Amino acid sequence: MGVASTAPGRRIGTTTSKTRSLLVDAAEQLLLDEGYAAVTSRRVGAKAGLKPQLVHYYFRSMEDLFLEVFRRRADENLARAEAALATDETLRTLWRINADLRGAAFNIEFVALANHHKAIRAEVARYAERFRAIQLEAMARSLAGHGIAADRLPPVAALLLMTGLTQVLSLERALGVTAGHDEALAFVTDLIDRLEPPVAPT
Amino acid sequence: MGVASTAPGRRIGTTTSKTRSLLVDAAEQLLLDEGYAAVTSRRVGAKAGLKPQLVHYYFRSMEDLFLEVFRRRADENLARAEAALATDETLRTLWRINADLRGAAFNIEFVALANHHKAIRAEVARYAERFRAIQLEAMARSLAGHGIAADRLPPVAALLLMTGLTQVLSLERALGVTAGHDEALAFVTDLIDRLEPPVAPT
DNA sequence: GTCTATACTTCGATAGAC
DNA sequence: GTCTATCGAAGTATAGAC
Repeated sequence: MGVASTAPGRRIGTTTSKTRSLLVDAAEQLLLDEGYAAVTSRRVGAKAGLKPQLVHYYFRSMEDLFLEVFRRRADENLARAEAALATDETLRTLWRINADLRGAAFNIEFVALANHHKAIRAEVARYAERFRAIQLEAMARSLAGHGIAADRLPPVAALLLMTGLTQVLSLERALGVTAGHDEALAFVTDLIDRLEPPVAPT
Repeated sequence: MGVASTAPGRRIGTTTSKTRSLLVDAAEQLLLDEGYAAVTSRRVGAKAGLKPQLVHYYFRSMEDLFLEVFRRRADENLARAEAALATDETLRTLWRINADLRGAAFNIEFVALANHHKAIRAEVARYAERFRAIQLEAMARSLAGHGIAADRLPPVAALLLMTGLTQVLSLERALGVTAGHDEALAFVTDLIDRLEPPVAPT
């Protein structure tokens, strides 16, 4: 899509450049360590060991850089989820996908960013929808397989509960608040173990 | 940043000043409308119709301003939750407290901020713990009243599921993603209606 | 007690040098 | 195709005028 740039006067570096990747790496690192406000052209340049102006050579704007950082990670997450569910479409796998979700902090930053930037909001929304769709199919089939009718527990409700729980847990963990987490985790894993008995008994 | 400094040489305005409240109002508005990055002394001053330097007269740092904005809203939320549960300690009230939670966007911003600022993280954590504690007691009593044993559904697990769900829903709503929301909401309200039949039948 | 004039830093972005 | 010199705007914060 579109680097097409109906755009006017400025020259932009190739997307295959090694330097460009370094900048995206540095931006991602900064975002995770210090939040999106720390992702400035100067600091990204410094972290990458490069001149800050290079950020503006490879990206038309800071927003473009954010989008690149987001897409890279998002594509990774989607691919990982798809791969996991392709071989094993179970509740346990779904739970693992949600619980292991790398960088919940990452998501928080982008949701916060999405409030401000229209283009980022659109991208995050698109990702959220795709991620949901991938999981929803698996959830529906899993529940049906366990004889749980959709009118008793709608698959999308189960999925939203699962997603919500894992997000709250990781969000609180980042704050240093973990009271009750073990109990909540045990509740879910017990539930899954009952529906899908583990192969190796403890 | 870390201007820690129990500080020396600068004069700070009184906390009862009308001007001060105007600045906090403006900051809160900006935070909700455009995200925390938009909360700068210049923009806060402009929104309040005042000189930007006044922000630094009434607050030792921008972090102090953020803390003030957060506390004001947090205290309001805690008081509202306490009041609601004092008169009516039911699942339905708990659900309402979570679902109605004003400004989920607000929470997002502060959680994102908490990643960066230690003082803010501490304050947000303290708030999260108090909010949880207030609800947990009510949840435990409600479940017990409905004959649901704590070893079958630990109250804290129920609460985390509830909180997680409402947070994910409002977060997604902010993104413009609402697929499945109605089903999830219906699932929970039906569940509550079954345990606590509504007084006025539809 | 309240506010302003001012200092200095860092920001995103571009035009032009290699 | 790649990078740098440089600009004007915006950031936080302080010292000092009312």
